[in-house]
Amino acid sequence: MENHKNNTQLQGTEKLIMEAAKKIFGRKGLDGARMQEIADEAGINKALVHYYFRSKDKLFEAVINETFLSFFPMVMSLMSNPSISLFQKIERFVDLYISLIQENPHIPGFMAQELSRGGADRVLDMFKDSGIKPEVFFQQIEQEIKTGTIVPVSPVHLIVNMISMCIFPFLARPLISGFLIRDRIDYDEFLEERKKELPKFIINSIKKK
Amino acid sequence: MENHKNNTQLQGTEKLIMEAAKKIFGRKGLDGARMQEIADEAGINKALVHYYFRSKDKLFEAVINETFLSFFPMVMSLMSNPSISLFQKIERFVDLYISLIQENPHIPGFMAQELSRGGADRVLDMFKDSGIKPEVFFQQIEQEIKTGTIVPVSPVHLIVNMISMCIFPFLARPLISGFLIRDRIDYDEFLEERKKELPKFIINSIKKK
DNA sequence: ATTTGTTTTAACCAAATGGTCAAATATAAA
DNA sequence: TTTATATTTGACCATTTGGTTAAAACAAAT
Repeated sequence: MENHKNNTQLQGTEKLIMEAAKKIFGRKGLDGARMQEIADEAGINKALVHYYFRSKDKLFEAVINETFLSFFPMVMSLMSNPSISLFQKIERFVDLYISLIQENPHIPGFMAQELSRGGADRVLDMFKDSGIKPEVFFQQIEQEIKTGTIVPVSPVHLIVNMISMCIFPFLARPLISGFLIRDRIDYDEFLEERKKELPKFIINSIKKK
Repeated sequence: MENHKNNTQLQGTEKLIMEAAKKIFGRKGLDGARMQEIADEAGINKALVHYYFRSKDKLFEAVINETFLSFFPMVMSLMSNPSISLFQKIERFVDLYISLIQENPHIPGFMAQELSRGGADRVLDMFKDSGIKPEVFFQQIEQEIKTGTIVPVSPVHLIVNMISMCIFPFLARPLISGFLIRDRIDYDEFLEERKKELPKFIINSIKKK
């Protein structure tokens, strides 16, 4: 029997299954995905998937854990680091977020599937367990407002704005591509542009001049 | 036999099925939804669903059509109306978008499900068929940049930003609620706040001072 | 080489599910 | 009241699918 608790360093067959599952679940969701399809993608027998992960639900849960654990810690440790200035934080946040998703293309689809079901409780739990405190970021904003560096903004709306503008373009990728044809630029180019445009857009909005 | 092409004014049983389907599909997606569940939600026999809509896929497609047809025309006729000023347009866009989704809560989940599959082609087709031209909005932006009213911004990024910040909060609703607890405000309050905050945030960012 | 335990596979199963159909019921026309 | 037509239903079917299992293949230790 293997150690099924150590999700961070999977090897061999187990790793194959995880990667295949990320791809298929991200593309088709929990219900749309077929165990057979995941097995095929991993190049192994279907029974092996059950051998390692017991059930479809367990596998899905494992994928959720790996996905969000590869995600939140980095982003959130940045946000709750009090020694980084607000503007720097915004710049790094956008870059980190977009880069992270570029490297893990399954995340947006996966996130959407997971959120549009009831599954956000699980994500919220992971938040709490991670010991991360968005308060640091919120307080930093309130501080800058008092100092007069930025105009008054609701911290919650600001963070929601930032996350929205980072994630949603990945979800709406095919739609946006339709728009982009006009400008004859491809999607990756669009994302690189975005890494520069977005921080400017955000900072421009809150910076007092 | 009824007229199955007139999707805009359904009545009786057919309407019941449509409303039930919107709810269930929006909540669980095409694959997650069960025909039986839709029938139950509508309070009718399962065979009736097939009687009116033939197959699950056809029903899903019908829901897509109704959903997006209730959506794009209004938003897009606003955006491509050249007699409304850019700033007014932004204000009305945000208000219209959020209100529309508030009244049709199934839209975000439904949209996410549809986008995270391949189904964006269909949406793009509806775009083209609707005879709507986002060019008007784009040109308006470029015009205001020349005039010097706003700072130089990429029109595509701007519209993507606007749509992102309107839609994503609905998708991430359960997550955001987690944040909001801190401020002791509920979600509807948050949305009303947002209708005021968002236009300010956007205009603030592009307005030249 | 034999034993012991682990990994992998093919064949199989029970349950769920989309879809069909013939019969029943309501509706309207003659 | 008939007759014809549209609507609704319960029973049924074929297929798909998650999951099981017994046996084969493999690896490691004695």
